[in-house]
Amino acid sequence: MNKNRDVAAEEQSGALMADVARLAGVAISTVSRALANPGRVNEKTRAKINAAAKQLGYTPNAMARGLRVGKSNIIMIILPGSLYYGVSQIIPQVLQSINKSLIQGGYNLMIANLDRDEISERHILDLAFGGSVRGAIILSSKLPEVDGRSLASSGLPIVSMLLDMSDAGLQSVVTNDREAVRDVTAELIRLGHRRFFYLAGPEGNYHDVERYGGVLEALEAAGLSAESVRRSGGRLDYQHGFDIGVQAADDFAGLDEKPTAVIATSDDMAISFVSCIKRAGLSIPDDLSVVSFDGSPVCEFSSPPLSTIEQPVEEMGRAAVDLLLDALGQSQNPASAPTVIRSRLILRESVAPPKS
Amino acid sequence: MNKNRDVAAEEQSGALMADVARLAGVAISTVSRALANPGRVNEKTRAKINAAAKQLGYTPNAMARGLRVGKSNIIMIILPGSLYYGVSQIIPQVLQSINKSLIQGGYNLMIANLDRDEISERHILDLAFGGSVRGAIILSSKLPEVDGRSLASSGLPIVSMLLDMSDAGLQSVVTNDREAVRDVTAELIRLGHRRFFYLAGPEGNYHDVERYGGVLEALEAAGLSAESVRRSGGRLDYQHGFDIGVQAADDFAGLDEKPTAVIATSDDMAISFVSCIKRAGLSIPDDLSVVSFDGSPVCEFSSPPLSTIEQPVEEMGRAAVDLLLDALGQSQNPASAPTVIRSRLILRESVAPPKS
DNA sequence: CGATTTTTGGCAAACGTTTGCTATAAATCG
DNA sequence: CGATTTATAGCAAACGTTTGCCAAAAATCG
Repeated sequence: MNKNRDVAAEEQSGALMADVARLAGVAISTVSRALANPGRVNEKTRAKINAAAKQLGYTPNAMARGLRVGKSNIIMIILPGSLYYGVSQIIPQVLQSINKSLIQGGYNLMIANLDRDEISERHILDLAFGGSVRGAIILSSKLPEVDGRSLASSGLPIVSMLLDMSDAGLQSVVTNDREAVRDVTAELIRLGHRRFFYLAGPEGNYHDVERYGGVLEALEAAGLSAESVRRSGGRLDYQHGFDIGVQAADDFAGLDEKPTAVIATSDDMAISFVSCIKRAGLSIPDDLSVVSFDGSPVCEFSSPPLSTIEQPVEEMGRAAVDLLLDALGQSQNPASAPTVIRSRLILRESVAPPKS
Repeated sequence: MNKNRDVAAEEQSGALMADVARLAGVAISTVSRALANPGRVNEKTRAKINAAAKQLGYTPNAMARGLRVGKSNIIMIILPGSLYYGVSQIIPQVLQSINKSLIQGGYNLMIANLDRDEISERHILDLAFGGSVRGAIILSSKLPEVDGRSLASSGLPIVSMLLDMSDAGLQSVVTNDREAVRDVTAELIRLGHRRFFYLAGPEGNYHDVERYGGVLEALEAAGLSAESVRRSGGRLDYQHGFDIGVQAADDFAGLDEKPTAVIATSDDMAISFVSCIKRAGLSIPDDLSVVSFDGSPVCEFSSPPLSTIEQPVEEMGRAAVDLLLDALGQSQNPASAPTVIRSRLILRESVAPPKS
């Protein structure tokens, strides 16, 4: 009883491999091999060691292992500045999906946030160059570069998620932004809509280029001119989606020929736009159909329920981790074509044929 | 030029302290001291070393340092299962606030998600017992415990955020759930409301206990009986807020004496409840005032704009990190009274005096 | 200017685990 | 049963950094 008390106290204070070795009556290296390379140790010896390790609650010291092996067991995720937007659950979904997959692969997830300042860039470069992380998943088009150190040249395996960065040499997992928006625009055209209002993200931003490109493709395929669509926005980033939507409602009010359908490139824009438009006396979808992008859960409870393109975040997260773990196992991986996982259009009451 | 090319190539491949020492013409230990204990090294020598380190783009290996010093520079955040809810931005806000503060203190943030399974509990315990992390911020009432290892007995400094876990010996940073709900209930009473409908989180959950307690306190202070409030919910967790709200709308329909004010304990519940109630023909706030908890940004764009109690997440995150860093500098810190940071009521159009 | 005190650089060992290599034991072959 | 092959345990060194200690140089004191 007293003896158990002593052992229990020892358990709680971080037993070393040396302690396991002593208890099992073998060398430290044999313990290491029994745990990491069981085929190299006799079954009887292994049983002794496993019992001792369990009794002591032995937990390997990852820093020691990482130092000796020369490889960390940490992956960093490089996030794009603000982690929170209006209603979007994309970042939490990304984190949850990636974390879960990494743990299954034996890795840990560390947060590296890429603000627009040197401190955050340096933080990321320290992690990369100091050997603290083994790879990265990046959700930003910018690769940190400060004081002659650049992430691109660090040799760290990197996978881009949400943005196609194949041109920059990164393997990428994306959704079919262009195609999804093209298809929903085609659906609006099929319903009879001929004039569109596009709520834009930042000009030149990957997502905006793809999504607006989808609109233009659908117009062309239907024999409509690019003049059929009016743009609002283009200056603010997606994290200011509510503001973009409010400004868009203003812009809409000033249009002579009113569009009958709105294509918002994020749920936030659509939600605030709809709120303002309804206050101005218009009715959705009677006067104006609205569709948006992201697939935030709250769209179902909007007034009226909002049609939206839902991004396959969980699946993309899993695919990004798979790509990264593959890259960790190989020396050099030229970026192949991006892995594309399709978004899904959820049609709800915000979309209807135009009145006239 | 060619010489610069060689040095540049060497820069990109992770220079060691030994390389800096060689270039500066000093011992490795002198480099270590110059960088970490500058007062111990002559200024002239220090300048040579700093120049060499800069030229080589030297980045310290944190695993080596952690192993030698016996202390990691990583803090884990223990999150409560699902990272995403309906409209809540609490988790991303928590992560952003804590990450920023930790980096300023020289620490890195690692994600540890506490699902309801052994895998995630074991993951957390491995991090704690293996020396991989130096401390933890926890957003869950449950402390991991598997195979004779428990987080509570690991000796790891832990700070609880959002939940008061002082009784379990953890320093805690919380908001004034009870008081905030009491005050908003008092405001509804002041407006003339006498019958209330409370949309509850999981029975016995810390937040629900506090928030419902606040309602009861306000009723008592106004001389109203506890019968003045009807509860809906109590079985589902907050991450199922939309479902709770939908069910509550059903429950509401079955009430003989209709309450005139709804106190929802999360924005999600309020949003879905309002959506369903409006479909049933009722009008907000004409027939029913609604107030909720969390302060999600989208409440401003709801129909009508939703009154909500906004949690001070950023400030709580900073306070949690401060408490934790303090705890890291001291050996034993009995939990004092929790740090309480006040929430803020944002009154919008969803609240008005009752009709009769 | 010699004695004493302070500053400074470097050696060597530490941290906890892994792995190449060798010696010995065990298994297999002829 | 001796010769050969295979399996296994253990020694020792490695990983990159830090820090105690000591010797020598520099600074200060009387």
